[in-house]
Amino acid sequence: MIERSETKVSILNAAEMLFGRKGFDATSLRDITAEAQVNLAAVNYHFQSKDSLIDAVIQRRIEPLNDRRLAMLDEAGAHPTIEQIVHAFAAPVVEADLSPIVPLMGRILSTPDQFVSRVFKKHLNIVAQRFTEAMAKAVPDLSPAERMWRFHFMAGAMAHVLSWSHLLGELTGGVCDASDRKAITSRLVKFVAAGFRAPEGN
Amino acid sequence: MIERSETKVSILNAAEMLFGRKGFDATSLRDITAEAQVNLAAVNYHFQSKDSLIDAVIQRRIEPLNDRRLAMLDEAGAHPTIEQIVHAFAAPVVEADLSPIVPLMGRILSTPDQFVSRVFKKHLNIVAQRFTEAMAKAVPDLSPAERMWRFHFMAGAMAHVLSWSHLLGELTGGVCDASDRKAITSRLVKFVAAGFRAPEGN
DNA sequence: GTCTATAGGTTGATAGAC
DNA sequence: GTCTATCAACCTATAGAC
Repeated sequence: MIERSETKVSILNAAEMLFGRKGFDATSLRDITAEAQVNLAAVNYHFQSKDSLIDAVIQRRIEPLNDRRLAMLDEAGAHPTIEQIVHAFAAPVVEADLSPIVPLMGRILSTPDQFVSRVFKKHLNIVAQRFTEAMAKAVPDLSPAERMWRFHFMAGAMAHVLSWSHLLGELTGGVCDASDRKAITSRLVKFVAAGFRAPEGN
Repeated sequence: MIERSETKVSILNAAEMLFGRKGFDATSLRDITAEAQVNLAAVNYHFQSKDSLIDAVIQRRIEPLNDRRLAMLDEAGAHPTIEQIVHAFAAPVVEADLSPIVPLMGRILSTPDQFVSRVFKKHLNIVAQRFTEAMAKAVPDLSPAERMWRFHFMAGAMAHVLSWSHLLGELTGGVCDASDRKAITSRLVKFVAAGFRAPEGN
């Protein structure tokens, strides 16, 4: 059933780390096999191609992640506040136990072109729909278009701190401490929720 | 026969378009010379390397952009509101006349690792400092760390809509119209300003 | 399943004719 | 300044020995 070889997992681990750190295009299969300490041909044996490997790397993480998001949204009840909604969306990523997935997810969110078809339409449609519905109840005064835009503002703010998390400390002279994940979620939730509560105006 | 600057400008134009659309790693010099309808060797003649070309592409756009940002910040007076500050930061990019720079800037902001040294420390330090100072006056109740985090939330929200602008229409079934740039700025400013005004709390 | 070896293609960069 | 031709290095992917 779940017969996963040691080699296969090593490749996935090395790949997600390097993809997150250097990007998908800039990471070669040789980089991955060197990091994983396996043979080059093992990649094409276990996965068929680099493209399929990318899919496998993403899929391994994004499914439990989205399950967790939906579970947290359910736990918030039938009428969650906007704070609870944003928290359910962000916390599973920002506070993820497995640190390599943080830069990986930031990378995916930041380079939509290659992944919008293979990732978003496949794994994120249900999530987006459920969260959009919840937001429609939590901030009913906003027009659907405005809610959609703000949803993307939220996703962007989150993606940015994911992508930059390992640089923010150095870049801000130690002012931003990216190690306390729960604190980041808390700051993000406050900021985004206030943004969602802003009157739409014209 | 053609003036000697025409080739160079053609290369820069083609490069910024392709870099923005496909990313820096995924764009080859052959892609660029084909698009610019110039010879392959012209790239290495006018610019020394692909790396230097990337620098030139970025530098050509980022300097007038940052000048415009600082000018708008000055125009807002000695004590600008947070709305004015956010507008001065975002409008010059989001409403840029030259459309190729929109995805280009989104790409730069989304892939910090390769550019944090060559771009941010070189061109963005002064901008970040001036805007941080203005924010300290506009929202003085926030701790410096909180202001810094919210600055990055703002940058992320902006970068995201820049990167996704050409996809948002299709992805949202036409709900999000990315063609009206001023409307995007307006939405972004309202959202971010409300986020900045949120009490810090603990 | 794991390896070596290599095919077959693309890349960035250069040399040298004109 | 512009071109053709080419290099060495790298890439993904595969074939075949063990």
